[in-house]
Amino acid sequence: MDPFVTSPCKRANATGESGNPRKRIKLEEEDEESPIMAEFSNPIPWQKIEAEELDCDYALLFSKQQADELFKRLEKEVEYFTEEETRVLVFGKLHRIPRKQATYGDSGLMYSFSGVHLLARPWTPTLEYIRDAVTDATGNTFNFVLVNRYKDGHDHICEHRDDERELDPTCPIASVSLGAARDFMLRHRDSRGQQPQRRIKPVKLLLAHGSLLLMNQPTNTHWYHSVPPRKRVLTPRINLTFRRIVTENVLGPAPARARS
DNA sequence: CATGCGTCACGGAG
DNA sequence: TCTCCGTGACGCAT
Repeated sequence: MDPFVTSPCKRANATGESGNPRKRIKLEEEDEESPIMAEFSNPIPWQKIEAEELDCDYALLFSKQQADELFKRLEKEVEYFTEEETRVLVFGKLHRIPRKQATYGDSGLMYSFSGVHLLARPWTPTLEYIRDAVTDATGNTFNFVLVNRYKDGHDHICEHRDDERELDPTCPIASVSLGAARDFMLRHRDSRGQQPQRRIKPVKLLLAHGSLLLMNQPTNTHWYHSVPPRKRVLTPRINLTFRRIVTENVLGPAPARARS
């Protein structure tokens, strides 16, 4: 059933380079005899991306073969919202979003987009697998994922920040890319508009098949990001953004909300 | 209850 | 083909 016999962390890294020392696998309750330390023997080579108030980590999490298989499975498994469910109002006009979206997560979590609240579906096996791979690689746990599918280079997402109101500020947003490589643009909020208050160069990244991008604090507070149209891209990309939604509720598991 | 803030995608210009 | 800019009704926080 599970073709991934070794951890994705180990499989994606044949070089044996040392990784980011900040990224540590959390040792949870483990058998004394468990060979968990094997997981540390081949850490991911992280690439640090830094600018003013920007702090990201980028790495190839999955091998090409693994990423191909995961993409194929997600294409079968993921159930996207309908066009009607994700329609947004922009400057007085209703628009279809130029991509498809789905949300999965722990029971009861909600996704809000332009005022519409939609319940996250329960995790699928493939999404759980990828979620756990990201946890192994980063030491962070996640209770929610937003899936964006860009069918080709015409599909895109406009500049925005992820809504932080219900995100755990101690947990980075983890973005896994599968399928076509797409440019990812970051712009500082003070460098936007007609009369920018500051001159800060935009940061452009190419998000590869099987890659993982971590957006650490305070990046998302100060920087907008987008996946702009790329007319020459002819094949689909699936992006998974894993988050930790704060569910602190003394009275029990009432619905919490995720926003994007 | 009132007020203010931030948002989302398209289409046209250069 | 890419990038920048102008376009506002609405949800939500205070």
